[in-house]
Amino acid sequence: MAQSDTVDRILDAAEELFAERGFSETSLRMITSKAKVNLAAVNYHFGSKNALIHAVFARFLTPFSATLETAFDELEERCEGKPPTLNQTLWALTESAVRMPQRNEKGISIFMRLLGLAYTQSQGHLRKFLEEEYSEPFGRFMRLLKDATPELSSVDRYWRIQFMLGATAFTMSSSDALIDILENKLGVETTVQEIASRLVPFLAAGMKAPDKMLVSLSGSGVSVA
Amino acid sequence: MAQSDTVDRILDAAEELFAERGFSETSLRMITSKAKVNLAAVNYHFGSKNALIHAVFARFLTPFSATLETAFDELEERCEGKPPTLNQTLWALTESAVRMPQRNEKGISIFMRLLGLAYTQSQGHLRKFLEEEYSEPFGRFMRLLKDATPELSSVDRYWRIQFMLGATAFTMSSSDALIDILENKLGVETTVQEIASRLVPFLAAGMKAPDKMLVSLSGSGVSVA
DNA sequence: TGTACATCAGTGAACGCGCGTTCACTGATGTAC
DNA sequence: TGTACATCAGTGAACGCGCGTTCACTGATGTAC
Repeated sequence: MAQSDTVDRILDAAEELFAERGFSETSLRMITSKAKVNLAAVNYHFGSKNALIHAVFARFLTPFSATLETAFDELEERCEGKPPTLNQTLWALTESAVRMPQRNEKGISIFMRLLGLAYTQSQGHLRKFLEEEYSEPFGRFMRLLKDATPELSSVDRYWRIQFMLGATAFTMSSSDALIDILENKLGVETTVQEIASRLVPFLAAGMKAPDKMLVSLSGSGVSVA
Repeated sequence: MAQSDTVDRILDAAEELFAERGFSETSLRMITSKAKVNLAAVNYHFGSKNALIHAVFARFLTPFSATLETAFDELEERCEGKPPTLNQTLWALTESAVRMPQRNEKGISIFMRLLGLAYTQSQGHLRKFLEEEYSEPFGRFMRLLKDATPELSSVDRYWRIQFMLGATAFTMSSSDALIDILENKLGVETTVQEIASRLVPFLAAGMKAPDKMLVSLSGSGVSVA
């Protein structure tokens, strides 16, 4: 085999296994045997298991954040100074994700699963790594969201962004399973792109929802302000 | 110490540690040393670590599902044959959760964290256990949702329910961290009840959103049907 | 052109560690006769 | 009332296992003189 495809073989195997089983449930022995590579090769090339996790993320997040910056540039240019709408902003993100060049047909859903897991499994080191490396596109997305929802208070916006992240990360992190269930139950086939096209209007409607309710917990009734 | 508070001490310690760190990141040694109990006591009383996880969930889910059934009964009675609205259904669930008698002041957020983790960490055995034990209140909730959103197709409803679950489970599973961040960033204090009062309108608006978009991925523009 | 050395990818085997689980045992309490 | 036995909560120590990591080593390739 050529000079050093070992590194890529490790990354490919790790990516797939992490997406399938999560980080701490995937051992180096599983990865190296799937990659047909010596156990010690991971520590030789990456230094540690955590560094391998970072490398897996970097391999797709770095090109993705470049794509995203371009998409945001184009969007802002098209808007000629006016702030892009919420829908436009969410679509720019979604399209960038869906259009990323894929290594294989499973590419998108692996990508989504990993993003979901990054938020969903605690993994302090990973969260820190992602914040340090990719704070710029993330911050820009947040700024766009803010400009697109000037009617919201900071606190409302904060919580609603968390709700959006949650719906997205959770759905994407189990998209494969959810697609299978839907096919068994209703006999409907679905693509990740289609999930995205359903998710965006849901999120946009949630962000634009009327104010939080004043709720009385004292009676059994519900009072809405 | 009295006849057998060992069992409760183990459950208390396990509940708190699971909520803090997740299931596979919490070892029996952590649990038994926090509970000040012999290591072998867990296997003596519960049989295995997985059975302990089930017991932790059963201890709060069993009374919760009873509370929930009552809340749904009352709601349906109040509606006199008409199907309860989406808002009423979501509030019945939320109020039941928030009102559950708590062992201590951390009770609600531990409860929420655990519910979030149950959905969020794969843990096949746990999902199976929950489905077997609590399919009835869950199924009833799903039926109420269906009756409250007759305008949605089955497929739309399926996905939107997943989005709701995601937003809820994700937010609740890291509610403590999110509350801390908000306090540091904006100096605002928040309770779990308040998060719920913001979440419900977000979810309701998302469920009632206009149809999914027809999106063109071929151009850079976005077309809405 | 030939030799000595350095660099580097990769390897096989072992290391120490923490894990869930098991087992033989203790000591207190309850029960039968 | 006294004795023998059964039951049960709890214990201390060890078990085997899989984990991430380390280490001494090999063999191929590049570089200096």
